This record gives sequence, structure tokens and C-alpha cells, in this order.
Amino acid sequence: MDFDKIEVKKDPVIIFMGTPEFSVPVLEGLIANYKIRAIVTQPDKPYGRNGILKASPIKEVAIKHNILCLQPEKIKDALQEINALEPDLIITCAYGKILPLELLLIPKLGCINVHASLLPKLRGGAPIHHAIIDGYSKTGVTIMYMSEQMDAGDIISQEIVEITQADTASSLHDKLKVVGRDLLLKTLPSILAGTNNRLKQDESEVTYGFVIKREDEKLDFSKTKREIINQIRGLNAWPGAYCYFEEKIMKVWQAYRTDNLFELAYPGEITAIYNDGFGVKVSNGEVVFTEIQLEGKGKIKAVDFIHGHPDLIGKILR
RNA sequence: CGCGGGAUGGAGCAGUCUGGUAGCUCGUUGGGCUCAUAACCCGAAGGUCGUUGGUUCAAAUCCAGCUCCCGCAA
Repeated sequence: MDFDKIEVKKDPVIIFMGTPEFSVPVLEGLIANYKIRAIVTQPDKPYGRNGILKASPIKEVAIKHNILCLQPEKIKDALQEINALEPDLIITCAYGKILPLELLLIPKLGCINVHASLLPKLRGGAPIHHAIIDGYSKTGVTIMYMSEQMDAGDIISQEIVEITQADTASSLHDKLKVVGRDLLLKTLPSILAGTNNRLKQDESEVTYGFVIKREDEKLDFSKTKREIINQIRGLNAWPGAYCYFEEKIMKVWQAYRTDNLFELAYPGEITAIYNDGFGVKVSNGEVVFTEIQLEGKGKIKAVDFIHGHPDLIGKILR
């Protein structure tokens, strides 16, 4: 009798790598259905105004379920440790760092990733924000093999999610993290059995959604109504689109567009007061800000802001 | 001790520098006008000015400590 053949029934050794809130449902879905041998997440980082160290959401889950949690500063620091666990499969979801080839080669079944876009569209670290900012009408989740190049590996499965006019980055994020969890759980059996699909990405269709930079958050009133609204939606609820009101940062959380033209107004000029906010001139018309936040203050309805600020009309936002 | 802003009736703000009766826009409420109204007119209620202590004849205002909220940075 060849006892080596009996290990077909053995549980696969799975390691999960992730960091932010997005990857939490994915990990919890895995834990509910599989044995997770170890979790790798980013080191605790200073958080808030006092620089107190805070654990990543994924680390919280690891602690809660009493699962081995590694937090290497650099992946290479944990390479030996991971290797020693002899993983069959490594699953990543928004881990936050590019994995070196040495790591990708460790698991027998490879490294797979849960990415929040329909690859090859929106490769990069902020696919959800960019799906809205760049005006996509649909996005989704992709389960894929990892390669050395960021988000460029072969596609295993995808699920489409429509983007509605009411969606913000926040609401889309919440939809996608659930879809990501379900798609992974649906796809995983075929991966473990080695019967999964494997499709090369069409390089001619590639777009990118890189991590949001400060300059991406600044509103430019020479842009169109559509672009401005998408930027505001795409940056809500974090980190928020902003402009300047009398030398102070004004974040804009909610806005809509009108059909008014105000052809003589300057871009950024406050055009009118409405029941639910105030109008602002942009390149091809007017948008109405309905929820804003001033530096040092909390989020408020634009109508409340109006009550405390007479003579708004004609002032210029920059 | 990372940098900075803030706390004033239910909401949003002014007043603080230069100490001397608690103010504005709204909301609430009573009445009026109107065919009618979220519009307009007249009236009313509602605040120990975040908290503790100090200076002063007198503190929202000046000084010190504390609490909470927020922007930036990481």
C-alpha cells in the first residue's frame, strides 16, 4: 500500500494575505469554509493624530480566530517562514505590496488574487475609486493568478457589478467586497481540483487605477459637470474631493448637476442658492454642492453652511 | 510631546485681537395676510458662551489646566 497517495483527502494548506477592510469578508468567507494555516498582513501603522499604532482589519480577524499572523516589514523577511509552512495555495486580496517571484513560486497551486475590477481594466491599487472617477458604467471582481507584474496574471473567473448613478466609492466598495468573497468561494473548488479556467489578459485593453494621490482629490472647476460629479462620488467616503473656500479646505461629499449654464460666471464661482445647496460654475454648466465639510469642522449639509455664510453668491472656490 | 483649526439657544455662524446689556441667517412656536403656500408681515420661547481654576470692579472675550470634535501629515 502506497500511503503517499492517501493525502488526496488532506486539507490543502492555505495562506491568506490581505490588509484593509475590503479583504475582511473575503477572509471570513474563507475561514468559514476552509482551514487557513496563516495570515500575512501589513505591520501595524501609526494612526490618527497621536500616531498610535493600529492593527490592520485583517490582523483583527486573525486574532479573533486565533490564526497565525505574520507582519513582515518586507515580504522577503517572511519568505523562509512561509516556505516552511509548505502552502498549497496563497490567496491575496489587497495585501498592499507587490509579491516577489520567490514567493509566487512557493505554493504548489500558485498564488491567486482577488482584484476589485474587471481585468485587464483598472490594474492598480485603487480600482474601486477609479471605476467611478473615470466614469465606468460597470466594474466587478476578478480572481486571477498572480504574476510578477502588478495585476497582470491570468484570469480565472470574473463577476460583473453595475455602477449606478447613486453609487459612491464607499457603496461600490461594500458591494464588491461581498461579490469578491462569493466569487472566490465559488471558484476555489475548481482551483483546488486543478480544473479551473485560465485566460490570458488582453494587453491592448489594459487601463490603470493607481492609488489616489493628493492631486487626484483636488477639484478643478475647468472640468465638466460629469467629471466633477464623478470625482466627488469616486472619493466619497474616503478621502474626499476638495477645493479651497477663502484659504480653507472645503471637502465636497455630495453634489449633483443642473442644466443651468451661467455662461458669464468664472469657473468655481458660486452661482446661486437652492433649497438643498449652492451652485458652482464649472466648464460646461453648474453643479450644486449639497454636503460639504470645512477644515476643522464636521460634515454638514450645504444648506446649513449657507445659513452661517451670507453673501455666498459671487464668491470663488479654487 | 508631529503641524494646525474648532466647541456660543435645535442647526449653521458672528462676536474674542481692543474685557463693559448675547447678535445674525434658519428652525420651532403664536398670530396676521392670502383662494392658497415651504412665500410675505408682526410677536414669542429657547443660551450657566465645552469644562475647571486664575486675573479683574467686571470675562464668551485675557491667562493656565482638562475634555471632546475636525483638517493636514504619517
